[in-house]
Amino acid sequence: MQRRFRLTRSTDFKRVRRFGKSYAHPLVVLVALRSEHTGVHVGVTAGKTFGTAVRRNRAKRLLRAAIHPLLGQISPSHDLILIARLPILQARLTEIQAALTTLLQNARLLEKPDET
RNA sequence: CAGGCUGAUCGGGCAGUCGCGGCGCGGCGUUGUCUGCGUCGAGGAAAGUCCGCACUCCAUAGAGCACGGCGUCGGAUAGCACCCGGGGCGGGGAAACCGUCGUGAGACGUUAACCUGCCGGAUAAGGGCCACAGAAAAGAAACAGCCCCGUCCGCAAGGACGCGGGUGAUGGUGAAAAGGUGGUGUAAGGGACCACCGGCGUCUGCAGUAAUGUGGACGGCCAGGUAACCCCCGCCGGGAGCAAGGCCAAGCAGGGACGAAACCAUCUGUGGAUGGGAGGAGGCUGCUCGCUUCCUUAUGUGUCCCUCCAAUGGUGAGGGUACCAGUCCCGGGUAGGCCGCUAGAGCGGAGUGGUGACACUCCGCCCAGAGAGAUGACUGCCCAGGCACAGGUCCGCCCUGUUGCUGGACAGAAUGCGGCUUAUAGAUCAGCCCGAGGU
RNA sequence: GGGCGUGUAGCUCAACGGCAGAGCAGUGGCCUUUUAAGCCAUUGGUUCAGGGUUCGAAUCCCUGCACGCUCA
Repeated sequence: MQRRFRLTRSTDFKRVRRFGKSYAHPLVVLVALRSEHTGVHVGVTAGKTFGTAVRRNRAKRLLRAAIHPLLGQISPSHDLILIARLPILQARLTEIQAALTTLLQNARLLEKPDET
C-alpha cells in the first residue's frame, strides 16, 4: 500500500476514531468515516497488547498486505482505520482478507469489482 | 573415547509472483501524494539506557564552596567505572583422581582448567553505630569460679560470713571478649618472663616498570569490626539534551516595564557614532565571588486631571503619570514543512609490532535514513537439526541411509560512535584441563 | 527518541541497619428475631527478582523486571 493511500496525520486518526462507525471481527476491527477528499485513506494500528515492536509491526504489515488488493473496490471519499487484534498473528492471509471483505460489506463500502 | 570449560565466527539458502521506502537518470498537451528503468534497504544484540564521548544550545565554559562519581598496579584509548595484562584477599568449580568413613548404595574433604565478588585511609585526623544475649561491646569489666586474708563454728577434713584484697587462667553469652601453643614462675594467675608461630612498625637484600612476592636484622609484646555510615586523602565532573538546536509558514487570550533620575570626553557630513559614567534587566540551570551580554541615557505639538501668571495665550509655563499610541520583555496556543540527518574515532582484506586491549602501513569499498514510522506476503525446491523406521556394529549416550514425519531462536534502526548488561533455537572452527581404555 | 519516579498482607499505606506493623477487607464468636452497625478474638508476607557489603538488609550498593509520569 503506497503512502498516498494511507492515513498519516495524528489529527485524522483522532477524528476517525471519534466520529467514525466501527465494525468488529475477531481478527480485526474496522472504523470508517466519510471524508471531504476524493480518495480512500487507510490507517493501520496495533495496540500495546501485542507486546514487542516486532509483533506490532508484523500485525500491521499483514493488514496492509491484506487490504492492498481490495483498495480498488472500496467506494471513494472514505477514511478507514484497521485495528489489529491479537489472533491475527496466527491467521493466514486468506483468512484476513475474508474477514476484511465481510467487514467492508457490513459497512456497505464495497463496490462491485470491475468486470474488465 | 568420555567429561568439564574458554574464545571466535555464523545465526537459514535459492527461484518465482505481488508489494513498500530512499537515492539517481529519464518520461509528460496532465509537473504530480504521477510514472518507467536502475540501484540500495535492520542487528548481534538494532533492546535496556547502566557508563563514556562526539555534536548542539545555554557566554568563549572562569575560581571557590556545595553536590556527585571514581579509588590495587601497569597499559590501551578521542574518552570511559565495566576494556587488556598482572597482584592481593575471598567464594564457587568432577560423574574423574586422591584421602577418610561406610558391608554397600554413597557421604564428607581436598582439587584442575576455568568462572566469579571485592580492592585508598579504622594506632600514627575526628565523630557515630555494634540490637538480643552477656558481668563486660572499646582504652574495658568481677556473674559464677579460683586464690589469699580476717572473724566465727568444728578435734580435724572442712563450712559460713565480710562495703577486705588479688586474678583475667576456667565456665557460660555472643558475629566479635583485647594474640595462639608449650613452658618458667606464682597463693592463684597474667607477655610478668622464655621458646616457637601469627601479626604490627622501622631499616634492608634479591626478583619485578610497579602493585607485590620472597628473605634478613632490630623493636615494642599486640593495635576489635564497620568508610556499599558520616568523614579524611587523591583524582575527575559547568548544565541540559537531536523532542538538542536553526530556518520558514500559519496564528491567538493575557501580563509587565519605560515617560522620575546625569551627564562627560573624542570624532563629525550636525543625522549621529565611539568610549567612559549612571540606571535597569538578565546569564554562567545550587550559593558566593568574579566575569559577561543586552537595553536605556530620557518616546509623542496625543487624551484627561492639577497648579501658576503686572493675567487667559491662533493652542502659555510647570507638574501628575490615570488612559491611548509606540518600543522592549515575559507569557499563552497550534503540532504543519525544511534543515540538523548520516563519509564515519567507517567497513572489508593483507602485512608489521605487541602476551593482549590496541596501534601503524598498504590496497579496495560507499554501506538504511523512515516520520501512524519502509525492508513484507504467498508459492515451490533445498540445507543444518530433531523424532521414528531399517541396516551395520568394536555394542556405547556409536555409525550409515535415493525412507517417512517434523523443522530455524531472541528480536526491528530513529543523531552517530565505544564499552557494559539483558534475551537468544541451534551450527561450525580453534584452544585449555582432568581422567579412562586400546595399541 | 530522551529524562524522571515507584514497587511491602486482597486494597491503601507505615517501619533510626536489629522480632515486618496500622486501617479497611476476610474468618470465628458476642449482641440482635435476622441483617447492618458495634465489641472481642484471629488468619494472612519469597518486603518485585537475582547478586553483593555487613554478625545481621524491606532499609545500603549493583544488575534485571514490571508499572507510572513527563518533555516539541
